[in-house]
Amino acid sequence: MGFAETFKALSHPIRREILELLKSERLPAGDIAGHFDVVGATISHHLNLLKKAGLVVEKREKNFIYYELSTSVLEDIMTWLADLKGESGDED
Amino acid sequence: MGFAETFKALSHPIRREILELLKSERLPAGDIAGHFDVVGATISHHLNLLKKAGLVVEKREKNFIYYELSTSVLEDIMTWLADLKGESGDED
DNA sequence: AATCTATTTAGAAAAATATCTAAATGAATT
DNA sequence: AATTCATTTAGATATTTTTCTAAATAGATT
Repeated sequence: MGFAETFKALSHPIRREILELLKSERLPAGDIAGHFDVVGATISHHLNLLKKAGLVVEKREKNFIYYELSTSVLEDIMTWLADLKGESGDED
Repeated sequence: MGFAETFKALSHPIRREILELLKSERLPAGDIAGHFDVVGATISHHLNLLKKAGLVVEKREKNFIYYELSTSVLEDIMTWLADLKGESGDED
């Protein structure tokens, strides 16, 4: 995966909003799509990018594909960010 | 500025590397450019995006333009990320 | 004031991304 | 087994991004 993919995934407003939707509960693709004013195929594409970035995982159940937030990658980038911040300039 | 700009800025490897260079010390554009295998104008463009994202600030001194890391935006996105992570699923 | 040095700006070309419509997949139901 | 439902895949177009070369700016030095 790698940071480029992750940050790129996080750079799109729809994708960030998808992650926020998934913060409290997993949702099927259709429900996610329902929140946005773009066609389902577009959301599918965004979900795919989030999946490739490791930010969501999908679980197929009966006729639905549920998406849920995956937080391990978030921790990785938070570590990177903390390190960047931590060692800059003087500490107070 | 906004998260889209920030995450987009962080999504490019050269830009992340620039930030890492600036972690310990401010540097003039030329020094930064010297670290990469692309033409100076390209680095100038990357620096401009970092500046627009609020991730660096420039200080003009004599003939040089020094760039230095600016961490407040990093804190903003870390807060956003922590919130996303924090409220997902069950806590342990 | 002419030149040099550091850097940016402008403009162009190539590559990547976002979105759409239409068609395809695949599981569930009739 | 045909149909429906949820979703993805394919292909096309428009927009954005990355990079380059060449020219412009602006401060420092001669």
